[in-house]
Amino acid sequence: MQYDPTNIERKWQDEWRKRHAYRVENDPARPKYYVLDMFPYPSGAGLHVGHPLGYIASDIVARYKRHNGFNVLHPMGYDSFGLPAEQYAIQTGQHPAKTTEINLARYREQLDRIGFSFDWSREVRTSDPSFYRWTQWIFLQLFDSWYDATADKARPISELIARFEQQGCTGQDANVLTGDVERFVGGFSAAEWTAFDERTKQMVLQHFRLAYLSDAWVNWCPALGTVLANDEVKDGVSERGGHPVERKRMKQWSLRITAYAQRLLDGLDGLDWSESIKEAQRNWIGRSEGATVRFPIGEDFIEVFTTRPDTLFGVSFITLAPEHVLVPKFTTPDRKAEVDAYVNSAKNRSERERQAEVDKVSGVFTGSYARHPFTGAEVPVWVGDYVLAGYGTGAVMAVPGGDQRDWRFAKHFGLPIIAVTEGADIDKEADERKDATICSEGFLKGMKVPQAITRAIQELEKLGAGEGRINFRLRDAAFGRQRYWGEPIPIYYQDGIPYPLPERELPLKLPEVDKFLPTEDGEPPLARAANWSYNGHPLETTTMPGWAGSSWYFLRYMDPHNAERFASPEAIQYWQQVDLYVGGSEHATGHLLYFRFWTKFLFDRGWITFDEPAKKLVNQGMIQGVSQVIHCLGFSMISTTCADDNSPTIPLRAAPVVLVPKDVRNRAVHYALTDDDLEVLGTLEKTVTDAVRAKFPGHRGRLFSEVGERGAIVYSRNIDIQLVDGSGVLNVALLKSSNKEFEDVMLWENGPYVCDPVVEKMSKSKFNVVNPDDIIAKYGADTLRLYEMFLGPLEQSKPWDTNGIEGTFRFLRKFWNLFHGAGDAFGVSDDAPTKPELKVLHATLKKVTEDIEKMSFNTSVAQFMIAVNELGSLKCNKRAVLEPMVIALAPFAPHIAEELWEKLGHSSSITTAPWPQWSAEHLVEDSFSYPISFNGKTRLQLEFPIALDAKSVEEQVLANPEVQARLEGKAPKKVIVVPKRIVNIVV
RNA sequence: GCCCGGGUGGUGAAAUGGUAGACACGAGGGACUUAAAAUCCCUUGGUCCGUAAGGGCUGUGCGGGUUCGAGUCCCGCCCCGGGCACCA
Repeated sequence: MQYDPTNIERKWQDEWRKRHAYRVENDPARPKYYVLDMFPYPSGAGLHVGHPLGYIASDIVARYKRHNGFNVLHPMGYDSFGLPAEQYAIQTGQHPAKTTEINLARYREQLDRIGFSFDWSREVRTSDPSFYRWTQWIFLQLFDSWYDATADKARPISELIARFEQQGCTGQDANVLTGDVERFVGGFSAAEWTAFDERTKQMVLQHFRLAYLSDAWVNWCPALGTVLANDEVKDGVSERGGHPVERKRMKQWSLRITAYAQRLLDGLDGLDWSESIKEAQRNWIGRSEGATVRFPIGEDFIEVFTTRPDTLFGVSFITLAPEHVLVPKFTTPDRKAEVDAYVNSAKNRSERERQAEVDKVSGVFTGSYARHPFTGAEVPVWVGDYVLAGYGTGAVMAVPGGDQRDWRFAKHFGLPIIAVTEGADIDKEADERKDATICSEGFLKGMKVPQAITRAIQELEKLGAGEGRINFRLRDAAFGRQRYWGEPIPIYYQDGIPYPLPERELPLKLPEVDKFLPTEDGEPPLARAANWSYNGHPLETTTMPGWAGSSWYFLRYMDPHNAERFASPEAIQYWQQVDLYVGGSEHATGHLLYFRFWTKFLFDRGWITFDEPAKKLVNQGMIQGVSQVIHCLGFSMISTTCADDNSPTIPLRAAPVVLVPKDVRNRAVHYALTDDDLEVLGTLEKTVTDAVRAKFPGHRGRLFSEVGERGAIVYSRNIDIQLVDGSGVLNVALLKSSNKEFEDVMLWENGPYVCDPVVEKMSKSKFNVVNPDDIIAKYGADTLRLYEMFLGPLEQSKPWDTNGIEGTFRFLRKFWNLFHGAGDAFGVSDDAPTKPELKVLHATLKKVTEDIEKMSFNTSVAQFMIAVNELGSLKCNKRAVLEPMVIALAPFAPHIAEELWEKLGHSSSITTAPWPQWSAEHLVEDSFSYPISFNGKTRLQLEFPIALDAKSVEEQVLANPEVQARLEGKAPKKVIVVPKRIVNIVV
């Protein structure tokens, strides 16, 4: 009987569905294991072969853990709110819920065909009101919380109010209570607090809430019409779509993730995550230790942050960010015009312009002078855009002798440069060494940098001019999106003050709107909804960002249908953290950070019992596509200069395109066409002209080509990989019929045209997508699963190459054939297995068991291949060998395993079979062939009984005539015996 | 610039400091077949010697070091991938 994956897989997928084979219940009697995949955003393009890579890996672990007696939670769902569905809705007018529904059905169909063991009864969708009701609820908890830096945890806002009522709030408190300290400098007494009106109270509280509304500098993306979080902006353009992003000051919902900066940093140490992800998060959080220093200026002062207080005696000026609130105040009247002009031009520049002009120095003097806290010297105050408003205090003390950026600014404007360290050549550049000795005059002179830092901070604190401080690069996360397709923020406004919607009003469902666009006066789409209000009070019109739902979804899987809570305490208590989380590393500073943040927050407020979401994280690599590129020579124009004025003007595209090999393309681009090239071109030109005339009979013009020194139009284009065979040869006829641009395409030279392969991200727009459905139709899901795992280490990115898949398919067929006799009938023998057969079996069990634990799946697949080849040559069809082999293969190739398991006479599913244990006794060999090295080189191969200890091996080796012949009677200096490895004789 | 990874045949890749290249693809050769497909077998890092059986040398980005022995450990470079970045 032939191995027929199509029927076997259909049969078992139906069977699993009917039996609810992977449904899981909370079962406190059994140990749990939680394997989670990052749920997909269901895009319109469907799955390509790269998507299931991580899901296959996690499915193998889930199935393996089940065989080992664990109660495994292995769910799947959809991150179904997001920008693409909304963009599509804007273009087509279709409701995003509808397109999402269609995409989702397609995803499900594709996923089902791969044979995953997901418990679909626990499916979640972030866009489902029964889910986002709890996302909104968590938002309300954030709104209802403040961060107590003393207790180092979030607490209910009512406790803060109680505290204000009792003791008010002092300037000291401003540092204790993690709030928006910069904007909340003043304190108040208990009596003052009580006397505040409702509005003032609420305004004060905004400075402490973990979800708060404030005027903030945000990343505004005009093309997308929304605000973006920092991790959604890369190189000054939006991560999605690549649209320019500007800085804009807006009233904006934010989450106070900065309160958790230190804990997010510390928590990394205990996690079994890859070093690169942890490092990315550490960079993103960006902790730096230093000090704040206050420079008095009149009655006021300028506060700066520095990591190098040891260089204080080298300060020669102060620079404020253009957006700094004190700039207008410190600008002297005579400088006002110039400063205003500078500040305005700085504001109007986009982020990208600003980043592009990093090496341009610009700035302006305010006219004011501050006083140095140690020396009392006058320090000029400048404005410069190399200082960022959002970091530290938005002001720096400039030490040109110790900081290259200050140095360049000083050089440019001719400001004094003071040497701060010994051995520095300050005429050339600043000395940024952190092991130098301080040489500037003052009490720090002669000290090493670290020592001087400590001393300087002590001195600052003594004078009350500053204090030690830790700063983080991490910013609060912009949480509102001026978009339709997201969770509505459950807030209403009374007298312009935000109030939480009562819990009983949740979910606050997305309203129907006529269009998914902003209103005419620039309000978000929700403002279009009729009656978007609560008890007559207007509701918030922005929605939550894409990462809201994914920040807590792992908890919902534990108890997905609970209508009373996001998950019951029992379910949370049982399932706890995710044991294994699998997903892409591109979420390092986005999702994975918010995921940890929300978990810590829910822990603080007592809703869950752990403060990290996932113990172990594995990042699968990206499977890249191999694009096929053709190189085209386009003719620049058709001359219409001919006698007949009525001749048609033929557009550029009417001239046929000529496909050229890559080297000709390069020659043409670099203007080095040979005489031969030009000759070919001349002939082509004539042919092309004829072709154009044939097409436009009335036309008598001539093709006008410009090539070589005069500039050819040469370009490359990705073409659909379907048009190319396995060795890269283009099917020209198919190309002609598939694309109008190439309907008249001609070749530079006769013979097959070989495309130029380029490895890049797999994407629909690059025509390099490989659909898993096609692979499954040809080879079956089991082959796909095995092949994806065999391709290489899970964490590595690699290009997809369908050519290699034959090998894994052959393996499965050979495996199948072991169970089927010569007449193709199923038949296994009940005879006792032989020693070599048992050795193959146990070696495989050992390797596969160890490899799954290490998530090294490519090597376990290789082991299976070795085993099946060896068992094949041993003609082994023994039940005692094949049955454990089937179980071991089941996590990788569940369909064929299930089928063979049934044929072996089992009535229950293979998932219930206990994992076969290997035992060392079967791996012991009778003898071992030792390589004998002399001085680590020349080798002899000798056979010795394996049971011998090192000493006896040594004796036998030396007694061996061949060895003695090599030694020529001399005694060896040393003999090294590594049992089962090698014998090395040092002569 | 700073911080993480990584560099092994034609390709994807294996290798607790112990016979480098397992396994697979591709390629070459052979068997079966009228033929093709499918299947099976052999060879396959480079190089040299030998009619052959077989053997020698060399080889894991480059240069050093530790060691009886280094792809693996240490030092110094080069290159590739990723993260952060006028972050004070």
